[in-house]
Amino acid sequence: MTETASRPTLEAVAARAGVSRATVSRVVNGGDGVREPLVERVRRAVEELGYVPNQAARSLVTKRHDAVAVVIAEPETRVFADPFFALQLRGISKELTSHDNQLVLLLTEGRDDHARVARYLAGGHVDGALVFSLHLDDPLPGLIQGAGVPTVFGGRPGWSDGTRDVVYVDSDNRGGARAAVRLLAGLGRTRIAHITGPLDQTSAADRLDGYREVMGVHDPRLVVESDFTPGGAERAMRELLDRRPDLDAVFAANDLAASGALRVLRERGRRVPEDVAVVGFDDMLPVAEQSDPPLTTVRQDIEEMGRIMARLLLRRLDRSVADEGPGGVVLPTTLVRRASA
Amino acid sequence: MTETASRPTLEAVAARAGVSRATVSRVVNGGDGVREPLVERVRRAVEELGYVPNQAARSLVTKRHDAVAVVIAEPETRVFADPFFALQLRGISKELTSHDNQLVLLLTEGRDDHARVARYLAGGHVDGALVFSLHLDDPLPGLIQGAGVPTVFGGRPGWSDGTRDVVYVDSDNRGGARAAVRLLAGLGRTRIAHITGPLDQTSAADRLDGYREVMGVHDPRLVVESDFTPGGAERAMRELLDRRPDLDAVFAANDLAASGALRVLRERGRRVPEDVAVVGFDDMLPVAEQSDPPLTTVRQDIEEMGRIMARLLLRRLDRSVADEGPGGVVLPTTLVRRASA
DNA sequence: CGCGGGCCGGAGAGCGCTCTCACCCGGGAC
DNA sequence: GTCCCGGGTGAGAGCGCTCTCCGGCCCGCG
Repeated sequence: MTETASRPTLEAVAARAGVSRATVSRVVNGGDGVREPLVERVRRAVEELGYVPNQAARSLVTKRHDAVAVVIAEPETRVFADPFFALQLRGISKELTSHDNQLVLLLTEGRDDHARVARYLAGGHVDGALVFSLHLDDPLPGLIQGAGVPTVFGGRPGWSDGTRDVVYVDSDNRGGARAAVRLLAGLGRTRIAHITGPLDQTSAADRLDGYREVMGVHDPRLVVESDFTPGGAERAMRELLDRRPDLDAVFAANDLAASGALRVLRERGRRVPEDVAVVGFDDMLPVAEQSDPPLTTVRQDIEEMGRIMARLLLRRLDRSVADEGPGGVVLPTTLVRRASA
Repeated sequence: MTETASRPTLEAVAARAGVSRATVSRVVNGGDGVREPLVERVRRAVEELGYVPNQAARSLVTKRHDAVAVVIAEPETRVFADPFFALQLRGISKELTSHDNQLVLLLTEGRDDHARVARYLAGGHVDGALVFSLHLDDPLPGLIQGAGVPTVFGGRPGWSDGTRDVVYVDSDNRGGARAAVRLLAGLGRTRIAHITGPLDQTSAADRLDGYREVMGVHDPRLVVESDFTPGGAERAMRELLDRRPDLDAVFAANDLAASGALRVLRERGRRVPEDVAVVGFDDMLPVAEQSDPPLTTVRQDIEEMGRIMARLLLRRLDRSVADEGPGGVVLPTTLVRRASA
């Protein structure tokens, strides 16, 4: 018996179970329409031989890959400084895994990679794509749409021509910002400053919008554009204090920025929250809980966001027809009260 | 001309170029042994039709997938709190991309997933695997070895039965720790404490070993086991101060822990570095640079580590025979002087 | 008791590619 | 001029699987 070391094929299982390839295939793929005793016999043969279907052969005929690409455009190193993508990935991974799909990770580093990614997606190696592209001017989403692969975006894509037939999942950035500013206003604060994120990202722009909606007409000196980093926020905070030394609250566009603001406030001798109340955004635990004082912030469930993106995509892939069409899913945020406001 | 929407095949290209499938195949795969004019004609046909090879069909015959799995065992949420894996992934991704390999990400969540991962790898869907498993008792590495897939480990696997035929890439944790402690000793500090990481991880254990090698015989009260988190380090630091109020230096097993220690030292009125000098490990920039005072620390190039892992694996996959056998690659660390020591 | 229908299982044709092998043709040696 | 050699090219056989038919068997009904 010259068993080769190579993996057993359907044929081998069929021979061992004394049935045809077709029957084994049926059993392996759910076993519908095969009588119980045969199912049992095939199952045992599969077990004994340690048979694992050859995905390549299967894909060749089904044109399905049970694989989804996750594209993370990473123009700046920053995106990796916070665990944002890690959490999304986790959510995505869980959802894909539970539906027996593989996750193919595509990290892009500047324009050169765009063509590569587009070609890969157009090449039909995966059934769909989950795309993170945070910047207004990013050509990647367009390229990907062109590739004709079912796609779900993470975060609202910032296209000037409106959200064309696009499916996306986003946090309720605007609503969260409104809640944050309302809290501060409710505490009697009237000179509420805002340290924004990079405004070419829709999340930052939406948070600013939320701030403005609650503030109504306000001193433009209360708003400084920053970049989601502690360092940037420190500079922004200093500028705010110079412009309006009487400010009594700060809404920072994310927790990292809030931590930078906190540092400057401490350095300038302002007490938090007595003199200046501070609210962040994200509820990034290591930052928000460990900061001094612990941060009041707007929580968004990032892992859940990833999970929902994956679920949405899988659903689109499943039903061959009758898509419920484009549209966005906006996930609610919740305000978490701690000591800073 | 009823062009279907489906993607063009080799056959179609061959027809258009007026050659056989075999010739097109040759051209697509490098074009050796095909005369120039024909190469040109085929190239043009490929271009015009937008032909992209079907990877499934190719894999079916070559038994190669040009895909590598990255397995990240994630028993704790902690691993995602720091950008460690993100950086490794980036390095890996760059290296794989430049060799036209895909990255299949497998995140595991507890024991249940182990079998799934093992089955996937054994299923021959990928050519090799890059595995991160940090814990001493983790059965995953064993399972993966059993799957018979070429594998490179990230970090020295902690097996009691010695490092059997295993290829791994690791930082010089022990050497880095030695350098850190020597620096402190060189500053005249004699009561140098150590806040360890979780000692079931080889990196933490190796750092402790390095500390011990330089310290020689020392007060065991100077060492407290912790968990790589700021919170854990705060508790550890308090305990150290209670045990040995006269300590004059702290070597923390990573930067996150150092930042926790710093906070407690400040709270207890110790000046850094005057009263207590502090050294961290990792040189995780947002933490190390932003901390107050900026952290003196041991740098390890995590992205490079990922790149080297990938390179090692690809090299093993390439040469069919004549592996240079098992063994570890240990990457050097460098001491970065800032203000805290 | 005979016939029709339904269900189960098998045969076989590909999916798109690679790779071996055989063939063809031109050029050099005899 | 014939033979041989070798580089280029084409023909064709699969790789391992799915899926459509099709045939056979059994059951129910007339």
